[in-house]
Amino acid sequence: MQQQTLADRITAKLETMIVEGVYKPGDRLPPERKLAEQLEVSRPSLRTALQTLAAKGILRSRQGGGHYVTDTLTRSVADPLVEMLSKHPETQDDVLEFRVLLEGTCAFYAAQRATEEDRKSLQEAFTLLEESMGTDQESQADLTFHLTIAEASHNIILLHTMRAIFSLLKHNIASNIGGIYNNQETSTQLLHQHRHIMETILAGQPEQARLAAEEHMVYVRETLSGEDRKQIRQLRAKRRTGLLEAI
Amino acid sequence: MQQQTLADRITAKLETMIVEGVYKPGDRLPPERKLAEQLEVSRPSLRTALQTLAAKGILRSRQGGGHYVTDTLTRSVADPLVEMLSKHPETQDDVLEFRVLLEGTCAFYAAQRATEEDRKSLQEAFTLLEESMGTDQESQADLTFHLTIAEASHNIILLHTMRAIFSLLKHNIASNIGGIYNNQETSTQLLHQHRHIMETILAGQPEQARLAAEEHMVYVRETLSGEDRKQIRQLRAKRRTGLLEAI
DNA sequence: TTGGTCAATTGGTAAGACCAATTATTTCAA
DNA sequence: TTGAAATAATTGGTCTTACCAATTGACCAA
Repeated sequence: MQQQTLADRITAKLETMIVEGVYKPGDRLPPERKLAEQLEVSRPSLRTALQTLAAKGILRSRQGGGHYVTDTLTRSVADPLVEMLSKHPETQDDVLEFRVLLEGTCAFYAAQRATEEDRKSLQEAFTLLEESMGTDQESQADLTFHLTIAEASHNIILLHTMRAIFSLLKHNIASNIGGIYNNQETSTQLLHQHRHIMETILAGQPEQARLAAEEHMVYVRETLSGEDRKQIRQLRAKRRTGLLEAI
Repeated sequence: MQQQTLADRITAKLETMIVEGVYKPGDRLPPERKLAEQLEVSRPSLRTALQTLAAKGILRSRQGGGHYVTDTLTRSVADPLVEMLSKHPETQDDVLEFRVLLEGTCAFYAAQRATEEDRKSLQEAFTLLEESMGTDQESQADLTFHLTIAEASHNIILLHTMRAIFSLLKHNIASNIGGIYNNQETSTQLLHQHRHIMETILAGQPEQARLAAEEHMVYVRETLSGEDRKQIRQLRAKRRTGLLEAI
């Protein structure tokens, strides 16, 4: 059995931090000299670990510019989904249905497990959401809010699945959430729902949080598909009138 | 366009030599000091290249023992998330926890939506499970049973996610399910639970099906692990605060 | 011939210095 | 006041030198 080197141990530690969401896709790692100091290792040993992660595509490194976490791990889950949804656009409602389940569970565990740090992050994310109302940042702030809840659930698989789903949304493969913010009444309603989810999580009420998140997602799902139903109804009414005239 | 570093160039050169057969699978590379001399580079720069190739699995390195060419070039590349998760066994409970959620929901929708064809497939899968008791096919029949339920849910995202989870299981991420079949009492209990899940689905009782599937997964989870999961979660929450521990 | 010990070899770690590229800050001109 | 250019600071990349840790090979005794 091969002995584990220091560099292997550093690599494992950095991987853990990335998998657990301490560093997210797009995040920049601390400078090498600082990180080596924090981990109490020499810079060359740290560099070995960083180079290993770069070779695997998990980090991207630029001379003088820093080391960045890539979205390689998220893509490994998301890419097959993207491909499948591209071929089968009729499954978009399956995504929303899945999200009802996923968001409810994230909120449940977040209410149980959120640390002080998580609660702070959640409040900040909500504040950002409030401040983004009416701007083109609103949908992004929405995603951030939901991802913050997933992080607070402290279940890695949930977190990565959520990231993969949001990757779909960013590709506009699944119904674009951004569209529903064009209506001010809807936007305000969504904000109330987000607040309610946050409050139930902060109050440590898992079942309430689950319910709040599920109701929110059901509302989103219905809002996104609601316009279609209206049109169909109007078409039907017109056809009925036409029949009466013919008689 | 990022400038190519010296280490990148050395990596490319070594890869070329391997691809062209200068060094074949099983061959040992010259010692680092000698190879650095031949390539007219410093040893640390060469080491960067060697570590990159080791990270890709093209080389295998042993302290004091040399660098050896593997036969990786002839193999397919593993999913990066699966590979990383398999190195971090502390994530296995997250997978099991996620499975409680997933299996419960699959069973719920299967009970609502199963076609005559689905019901037939489910019964066949259960029969196969019964017939596999005591054989080495038992765990495979278990997976097949659960995938059949996912198919009957008629949500393609759920199905795809279930397949991804079983891909993790195949890598022994979540403590090989096969292991729990070694105990006859457990095996019999699992069969009763599987039967109960099937019956609730066939009877079209979504909430009962959800409960049955969740209880089954909770049983599996508890059988596979003890009280370790509490500790691990607390450790993880601590890490999230950004505090870095020494390696 | 086999097993143990020691020396040599080779990969791993570290400190320190310097180079190359990027980022941030300051200065200057319009 | 604003924008562009120049300069300084920061940060990743390369190198030399030294030393540690693990493996391999040579040698000797039983």
